[in-house]
Amino acid sequence: MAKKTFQTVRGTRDLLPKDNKYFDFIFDQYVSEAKNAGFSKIETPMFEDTNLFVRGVGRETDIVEKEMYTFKDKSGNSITLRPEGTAPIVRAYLEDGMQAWPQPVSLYYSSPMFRYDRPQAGRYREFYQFGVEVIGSMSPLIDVSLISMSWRVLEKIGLKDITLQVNSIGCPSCRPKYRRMLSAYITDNAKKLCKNCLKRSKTNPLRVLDCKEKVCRLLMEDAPILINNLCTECHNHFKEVLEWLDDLEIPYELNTKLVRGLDYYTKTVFEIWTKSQGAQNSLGGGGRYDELVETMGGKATPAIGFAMGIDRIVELMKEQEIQLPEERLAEVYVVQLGDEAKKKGFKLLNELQKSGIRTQGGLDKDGISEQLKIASNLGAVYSVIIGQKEAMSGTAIIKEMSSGNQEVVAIEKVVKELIKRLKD
RNA sequence: GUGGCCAUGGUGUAGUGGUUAACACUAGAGGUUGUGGUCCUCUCGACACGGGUUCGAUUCCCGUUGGCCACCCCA
Repeated sequence: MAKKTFQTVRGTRDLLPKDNKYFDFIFDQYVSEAKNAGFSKIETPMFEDTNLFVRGVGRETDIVEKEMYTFKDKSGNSITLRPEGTAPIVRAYLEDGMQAWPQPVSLYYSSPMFRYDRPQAGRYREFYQFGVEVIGSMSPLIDVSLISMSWRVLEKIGLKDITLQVNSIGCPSCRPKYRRMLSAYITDNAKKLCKNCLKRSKTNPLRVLDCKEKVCRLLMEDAPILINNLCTECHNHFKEVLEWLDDLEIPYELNTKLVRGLDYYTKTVFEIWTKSQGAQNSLGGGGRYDELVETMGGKATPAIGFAMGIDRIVELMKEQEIQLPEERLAEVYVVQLGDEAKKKGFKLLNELQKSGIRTQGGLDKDGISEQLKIASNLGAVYSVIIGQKEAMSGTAIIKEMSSGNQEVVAIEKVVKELIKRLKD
């Protein structure tokens, strides 16, 4: 690094093999859960028409107002790197005729997202989400399944000190009424609010609910509560969700102040928090968006989804020192000594790999000590040693690394023998 | 977007207005041209970038870039 070279741009990073071990592990957990529940995979483009997000996520949201990577392409179209996964999938639902599929349509994705935000630990400009969407059902049971799925995996991974926050934020027939009540309450107490909340009490009073300032929190203790003012439909829906969560013994916390930052949410919303300080505390979240399909130009279609922040889950796993299942880089290592042995060793290496055995070999090394040392470091269970003598007589030595025991076998029987031994 | 802290090999750390810039891990070579995990020896490898102050800057100052923390927001 004598001269100035290049570096990743702010807020992005390389995911090295040691990181990908974690990423893959988490993705695998979620994907297998999703597949078990009948979900199938969708992949949408990394960038879309800017208006898709303006309309879908909401013009007044932080994401749209200040966090989007938006640029004009060479034909002058406004393009945006996707900041979230739901709007594109609803677009695909409509564009690709999924209304004609058996409903509901259950999809999952795992993709990078892009938001222009000030980077911090656990907050990147390119970050990875695993998410699911179920479009075409208004059953509370779907809400419960998704909450359960998002939670279950984190539990299975073994994360500690995480909590599940659940709330309902109503629908267009009850939220406006509540919003007016809340506004009135806030206006009456405007003097006691923090500056920030004073501003947003006009544009989005619901956000005052989850302000972290002490004065606001105190004030909000006595504010009208959203779930006490739901319409009958929303009330019954939420009641059923909570009853099922109890029934399935999913340890949720009813958080009447949970509000999400995207405009499209209705009824059930949830988030998973970590108590560990420092890092960003939300590992993921989701909720219903029963109006979005219609907003995007389709017919009224209820839907729900969630997204998990993989980067943050990885960081929490590392912080809590959760071990990944051991993965051997090689089960077998082929040691060769001399030209003739190298030829035979290379052939054997290929055959072993073809038979589905993880095999490496010291193809560019010469010393036996050196090669066995590498075999050791890789965690190989067996080494196969082929020297001049063995090459001449058509044999090979199979050495069990843990005991050091070794046995001479005819070279053509090595593959079969190792398959047999590795099975035990 | 606002404010604060920080920046030495691949990693984790030491240190200085004039030094061969130190140590551990890792990596490479050897001790051992047919037997690994220990041990020993050697080697590669760094003062983020640009400007200023100074006889002299890795060290002090400013800027840039990047990281971290708080706000904000979320994943």
